[in-house]
Amino acid sequence: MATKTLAREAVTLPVNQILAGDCIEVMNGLPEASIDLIFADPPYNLQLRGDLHRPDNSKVDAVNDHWDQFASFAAYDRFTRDWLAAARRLLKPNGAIWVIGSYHNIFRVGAALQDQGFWLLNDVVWRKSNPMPNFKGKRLTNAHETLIWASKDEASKYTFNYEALKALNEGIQMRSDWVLPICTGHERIKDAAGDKAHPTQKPESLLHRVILATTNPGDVVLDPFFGTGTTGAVAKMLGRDFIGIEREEAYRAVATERMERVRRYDASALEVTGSKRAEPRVPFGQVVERGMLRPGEELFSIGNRHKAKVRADGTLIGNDVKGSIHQVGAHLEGAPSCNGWTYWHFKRDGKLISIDILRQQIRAEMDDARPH
Amino acid sequence: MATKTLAREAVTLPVNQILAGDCIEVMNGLPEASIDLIFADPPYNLQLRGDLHRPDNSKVDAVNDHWDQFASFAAYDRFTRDWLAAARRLLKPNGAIWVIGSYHNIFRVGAALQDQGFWLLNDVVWRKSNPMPNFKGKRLTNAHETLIWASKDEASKYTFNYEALKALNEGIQMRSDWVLPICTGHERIKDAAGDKAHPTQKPESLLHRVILATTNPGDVVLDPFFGTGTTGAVAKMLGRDFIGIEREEAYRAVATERMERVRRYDASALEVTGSKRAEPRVPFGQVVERGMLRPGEELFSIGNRHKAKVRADGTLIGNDVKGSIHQVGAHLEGAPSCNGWTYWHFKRDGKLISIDILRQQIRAEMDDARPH
DNA sequence: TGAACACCTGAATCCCTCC
DNA sequence: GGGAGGGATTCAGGTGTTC
Repeated sequence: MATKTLAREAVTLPVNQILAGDCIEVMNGLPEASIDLIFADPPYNLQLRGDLHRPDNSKVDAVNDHWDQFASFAAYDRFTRDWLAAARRLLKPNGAIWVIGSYHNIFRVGAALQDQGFWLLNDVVWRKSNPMPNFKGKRLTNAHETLIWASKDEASKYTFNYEALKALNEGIQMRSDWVLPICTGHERIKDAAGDKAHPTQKPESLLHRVILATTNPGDVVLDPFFGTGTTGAVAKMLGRDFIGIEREEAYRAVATERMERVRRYDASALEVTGSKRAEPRVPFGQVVERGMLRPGEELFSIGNRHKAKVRADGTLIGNDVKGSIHQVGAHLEGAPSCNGWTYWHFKRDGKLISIDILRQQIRAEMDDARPH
Repeated sequence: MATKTLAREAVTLPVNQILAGDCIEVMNGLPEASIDLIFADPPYNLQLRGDLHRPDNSKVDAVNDHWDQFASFAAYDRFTRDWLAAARRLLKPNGAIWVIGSYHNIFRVGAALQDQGFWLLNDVVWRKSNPMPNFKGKRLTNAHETLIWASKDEASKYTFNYEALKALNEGIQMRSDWVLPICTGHERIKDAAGDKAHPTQKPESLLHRVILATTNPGDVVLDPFFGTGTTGAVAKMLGRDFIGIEREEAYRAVATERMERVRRYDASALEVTGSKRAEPRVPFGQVVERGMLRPGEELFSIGNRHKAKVRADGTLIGNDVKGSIHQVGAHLEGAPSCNGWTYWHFKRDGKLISIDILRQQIRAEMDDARPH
């Protein structure tokens, strides 16, 4: 069986497997702080109290409907708290969780997440392009489901591939409402009798966006309510490791077969648009050190309304203000901050050229020097 | 002052007024089971930290008002439970409530609604066509807010004008996700200094849909967080009675002046389609909902030989014939069919302008709002 | 009189590394 | 852990001015 050895504790994590059993018990048996991302599609059928992990021990024949409701909500809340606590223990400090639900359960899940110290990052609306209509005409067509994205806590440096998602969306930053069709056709897994193998199979497109957005290749994605394994299938395609937990033998069988069928995409296909923040930092002083700009040379602001003089230590002096390219720019503009690299320009043959060109040259040389 | 005498108890309800004070205390002073619909836009408990600047260094005008500050989730939950209990007491047995919120608070509100015995009917997503972007590229654009629609209890025979909403949506069943622009431009009320009078004024189009869908003319609509009075303004336009409760003197002053300005629509415009309609394509109802054309406004045929009046649900009435823009046009022309979009014109500054212009505007917005 | 352009703003839990 | 500092980061739509 595949496993992953965790550095410090010399414990192993069973990856790319489907673990059998109750998700809370199984999660409690895994090493803490070992998971990068959890995707959870928990049950929300409040009527089936007995199916929940810890059924309410009070007798169900309550005085009236209200008490019955309270009892079932309380049981559902206990179940939610328990599996969320187990999930939170497994997350790395910078880990995150997604939970999907409908109005029947998502409000309770969201409140429980907040109560346990998770930090909500976004709620995302999956807008179904082909929902089931409301046949009786008594309500609005229930055309969406809600996903909550939360980091382990407020301080977590969660993963978000902003540029990749922006690229997915034709250059516009991705919004919190996602239009995706429900899972039908060939993607919908059927059992031997030709019936759908699982009542709520999620579309791969949804998991694709989730996993692409909030994990990196090689990360471990855990799904405690694995079902037919959409999370695992997409994780594998995208070069992530997965751990599935599923109680029902029938679903495990379907998922196991599905995992074997799935092919991982080419590594080159898994590369996504990166962020500039990840680029190596170049001190402006290097530009002077290398003689790309000389001490005493004048720089001009982006609108050519201000100028400053380069000093030997890589600082600027302009208008009696000394400091970094950023500080002097910010001061001259009266702005809280300024990116000096894009703000300042030098003159060559009468034309203004951004100093960022020089940074790019230095970065290119750094790349050449790095062993491949 | 306007009042409404309630049949059985011979108590009076102060309608079409803005009541001053804490909403819980004021609600507790009103007669129980007297309200048809409550629309509530409670504080969101945003928990904002430091300042936020746009990439152009301008500062975002944050919602940091004292009324949005709560010490903890527990404090917010207490507040929520208390105002919901007071609200529930006021509702008629078949009454209903709408609450709007964001991911900061809506999960707690939804859970509290369920805990108190309200019966959730739908969660509705207001997809903003022009949301504020995420400036730092750290999350998804927060492009929606969530509304919860709930009846007083499971047995309530709540009001839902299914056919009216379907007509508003040009023959297609209304879904749980609504694309509407945020409140800007002339609709956004400014104070004497030219600043926005309220940080979170809601668009009239949103209230138009809510009130049209879930009340009948003559119903009483209560808004316990009245603000600048969008709920009251739309209720009055649509021939409903309103009760506003607002603690802040400054907001009351703005709302009072606004209520006086608002005109009730023509009675004939308020009648709502009771019959099914043919299947058109683009919702003319949105033109009305967004205020591009007002209920009661007259449209003129292409040769200016016929005219018709716009109704609140996006249908027309002309020459005793009611129906879609296409149906009424066809009838007046004695033709088997008619493209209402090119047939009808509205008058601005004495000139006739095709309503197709308005459709083009909406299409552009919808295209832009659609994530890919 | 338009077209083009500049400017402003919206319920926002909005950076990250190094010292 | 707090503070300092480099430097990365935005979309739609309305209003008003210029050409």
